[in-house]
Amino acid sequence: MTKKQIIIDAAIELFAAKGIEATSVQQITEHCGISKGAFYLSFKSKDELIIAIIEYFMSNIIMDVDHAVSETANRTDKLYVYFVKTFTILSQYTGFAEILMRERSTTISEKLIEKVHFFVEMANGNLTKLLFDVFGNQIEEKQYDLVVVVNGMVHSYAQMLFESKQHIDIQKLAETLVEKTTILAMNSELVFLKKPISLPHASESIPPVVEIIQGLQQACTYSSNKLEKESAQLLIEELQSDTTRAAIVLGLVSNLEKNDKFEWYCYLLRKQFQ
Amino acid sequence: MTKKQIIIDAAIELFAAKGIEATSVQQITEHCGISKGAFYLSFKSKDELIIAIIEYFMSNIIMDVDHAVSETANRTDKLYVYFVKTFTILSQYTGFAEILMRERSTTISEKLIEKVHFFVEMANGNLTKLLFDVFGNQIEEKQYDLVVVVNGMVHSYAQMLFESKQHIDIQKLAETLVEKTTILAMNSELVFLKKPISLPHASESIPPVVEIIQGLQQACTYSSNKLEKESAQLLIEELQSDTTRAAIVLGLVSNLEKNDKFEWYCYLLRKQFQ
DNA sequence: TTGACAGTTGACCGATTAGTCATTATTATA
DNA sequence: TATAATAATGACTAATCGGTCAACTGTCAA
Repeated sequence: MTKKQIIIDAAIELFAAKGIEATSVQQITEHCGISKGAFYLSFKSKDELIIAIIEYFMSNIIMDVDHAVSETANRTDKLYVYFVKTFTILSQYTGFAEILMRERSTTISEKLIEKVHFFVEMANGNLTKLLFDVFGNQIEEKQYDLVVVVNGMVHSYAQMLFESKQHIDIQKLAETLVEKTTILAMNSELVFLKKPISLPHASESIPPVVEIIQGLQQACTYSSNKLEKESAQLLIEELQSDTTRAAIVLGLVSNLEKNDKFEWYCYLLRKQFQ
Repeated sequence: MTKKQIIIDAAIELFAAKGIEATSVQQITEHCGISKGAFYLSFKSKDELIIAIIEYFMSNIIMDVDHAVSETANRTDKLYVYFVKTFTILSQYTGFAEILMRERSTTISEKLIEKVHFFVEMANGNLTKLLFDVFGNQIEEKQYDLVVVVNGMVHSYAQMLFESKQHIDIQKLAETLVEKTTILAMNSELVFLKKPISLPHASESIPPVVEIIQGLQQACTYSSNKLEKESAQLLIEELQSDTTRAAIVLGLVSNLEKNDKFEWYCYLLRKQFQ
């Protein structure tokens, strides 16, 4: 386990227990038995740590849920899997989930807000696709409202789940949410949202290839595998080229996606080029 | 306007803009043109200010919505009025609403968490009553799930409303929410929650008459009206008596409820004795 | 054994925090 | 007008914050 990971784990525990603002770097370092100086060897600032945590979890959650849904062949089961997986991950990462629930971009930097908005839009996009898969084009007009309502239900039950620490039956919860979603998708006719909710600054932070390249470069420094290093280098060159060839990108991606460090960027590239 | 009120107004603005933790007492006092010392003449601590703000708003919101719903004669209109009023107040008090949305009891004291839970349970109780009024006993089994889902939808749309600062058509939003709620109330059959969600510590903080008495006493110091002072004194005595007579309580309440300072306690007493 | 070096440390810095209190300004009373 | 009472001030304290950096430690090759 890298030092970064040790710090992240300690920070999540403390952030969840006391809030982000109220947790000091000092407390984090004490909690994982390193010195203050050592912290700043791994992270340039406290903000950078926070961003790293958000990125780490949001990307994992989005990928896990999406993979689970994609692997489900039966259309009608997809929605059920979506809810089960979502709540499973949320209860697995209780600490971080609590942070997410209550600290949706309080004080922290502008950069973080953009990051969160990007992930939220990505998650909403996946949910929209899922709803179309399950219910077909009949939900065309109500798609934006449906997304908001589904998010609302998930949020509401999740918050309940965390505030009263009781153990819950995720399968059963998922069943009832599938029923509610289906009822709404089939029967509701009034439309409030006629277009997607435009979050401020979100459009500018759409996955600029630049960011993916930077991410790949950084991930490269962690890898010792020669094939991976070469693939990553070629991938970066291909992306920078004016005539990026999808086949080559996807081929190189399949060389890299087994490594955790590259996983998120591979996921983004597959979304874009497949 | 009392000095307390001036401070509260300034604090709300700053809390909403920068978050509670990140707003200093200094900034609050500068924002309303008083000295730091003067602040501590009105509030014993920053925590006390925060609690006062929460109490001020939560009680106002609960009372406003409840009154509006009660005044609506037609049953089928009640739900519509509930949503319209809720979003109207939330957009009216945007600042505080934003605080509520994102800072559900982060760092702040244990006492505050209990306070919030009490208000949440009160609001949930009112919503439950409303749903029974509108849909009758057919929702008996699904009442707890319905409350959670309705709260989720409100939360979700409200957050959207605040993050993208666009102006919204509250009437139309209310209509679609009425439709969705009705569809769910009529058609859903699966039940997840078989009993109310028990929030930790919430049961102990049920409106102990003691707290009402304390509140009345404090409110008394602000009133100069003689009838009010006498009524309040008699009310306190009646509440402390072993054989509290409902008729007397309600009579005295009607002497007091026009005064803002007493309003909330009168509301609580009416709920209890009517 | 020496010396170069990466990794680690914790005392320290300037800024900021919540909260205090001797002092001053204002008002009411006589 | 003089005196008492109350309200308001802002310099001050002790603590804590994020962040820095000269000094220290342990590990190797020579």
